[in-house]
Amino acid sequence: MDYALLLANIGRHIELTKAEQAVFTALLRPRAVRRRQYVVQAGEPCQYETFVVRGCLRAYYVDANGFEHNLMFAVEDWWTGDLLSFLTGAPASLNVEALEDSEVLQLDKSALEQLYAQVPKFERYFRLMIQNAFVAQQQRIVSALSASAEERYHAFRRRYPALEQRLPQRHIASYLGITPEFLSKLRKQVLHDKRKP
Amino acid sequence: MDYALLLANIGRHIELTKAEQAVFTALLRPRAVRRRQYVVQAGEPCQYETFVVRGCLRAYYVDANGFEHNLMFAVEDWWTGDLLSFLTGAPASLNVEALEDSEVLQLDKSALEQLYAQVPKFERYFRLMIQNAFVAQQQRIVSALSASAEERYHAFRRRYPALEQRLPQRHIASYLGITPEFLSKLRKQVLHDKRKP
DNA sequence: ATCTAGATTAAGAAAAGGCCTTAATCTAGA
DNA sequence: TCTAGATTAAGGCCTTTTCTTAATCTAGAT
Repeated sequence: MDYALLLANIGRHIELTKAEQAVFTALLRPRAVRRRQYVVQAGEPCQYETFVVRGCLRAYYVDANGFEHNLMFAVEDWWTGDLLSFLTGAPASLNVEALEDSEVLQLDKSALEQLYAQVPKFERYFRLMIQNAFVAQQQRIVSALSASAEERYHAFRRRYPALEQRLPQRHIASYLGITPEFLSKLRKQVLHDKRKP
Repeated sequence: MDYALLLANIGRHIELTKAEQAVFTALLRPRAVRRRQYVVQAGEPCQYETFVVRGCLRAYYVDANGFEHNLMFAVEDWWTGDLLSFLTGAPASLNVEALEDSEVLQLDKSALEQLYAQVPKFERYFRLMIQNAFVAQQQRIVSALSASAEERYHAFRRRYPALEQRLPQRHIASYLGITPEFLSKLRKQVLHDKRKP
């Protein structure tokens, strides 16, 4: 399994010696996840934070009427999971499902505790992750309340470059909070606007 | 200043002795806030977590086009502030403004550190607060993306009972992500539906 | 008490977005 | 290879929401 991607990601936030890197990678659990397989299931505690080395997953919420709503995607170089459930041990409210055959690195809670004890610098790294998640949520609320579907569509393309080609568009529509049909219309009209501006 | 409301709130989550209550209340800073006054300003670090004893405040975000979007209200028995800025010291992205003359209790960061040192039980209390904020955000995303304006309006009334009478309706509309005019229509039609169901 | 600017209601036209259906492709499994 | 089930594109029609304008209605300032 290849740890380079994750180590590079971490290197953007904290500096690690070779020895510290070794401590960290020894605690990770590599795992191959097949398409349609779940790494988090609503109702069960989320035991791992999951880093995507290859592939793509989605985190979604099932509302009271049984409809699914994609909250976030995770492609290469992203973490995913149900953060709240992981931190508290409470049952997860999200499902996280692989959309493609994927390779991930998982870190469970006791491994994380050990990591904090041996390399306290990681406290900073994971604190930044949590804060980023919090801010991203706040921005998404504002966007959902105030931006049009077309604006949200462009924001999605900025946030997840190249993901549009990889996903069935119903998943994108679910993320945007619109119907697949309307997304199809949006795309056509965006293409049209670009041809004759 | 009356600490009973806050102590009762805390009592619902952790048990405190009289002595611990005294340590806590000694660290709080009572403050009278006039209508239109700000307790958090975007751009400045948020120095305090603010508990509302009497009155009402709103936390809002100003988008790139200069439009305001109310993210949450705080009435009696609620905490408010820009949590992320408070925790990190980064400039606040939210404004928190009093909508009525209010009485609040503020806790600054060094007071919170002292509190944790002297009464570690408070770690649990504030952790629960942060988790609740996180979950509330997640639910609000789903609601904003999938629920109709009328459903969001009913959710608002459940979340903030009696607040509807106290606020100018443009603030409620901003919270719901709709125009004041449309909120007016919604209200009329809800009344109508109740008369002849 | 009077003015005036902002806040609220109202009503109709316009736009955004949803829902349903059809048809053409595109999988994935038998 | 075949077939059933997904997926996408497209069009028409309907509901929801916004926009605009105008009429009332405050509440603070003079």
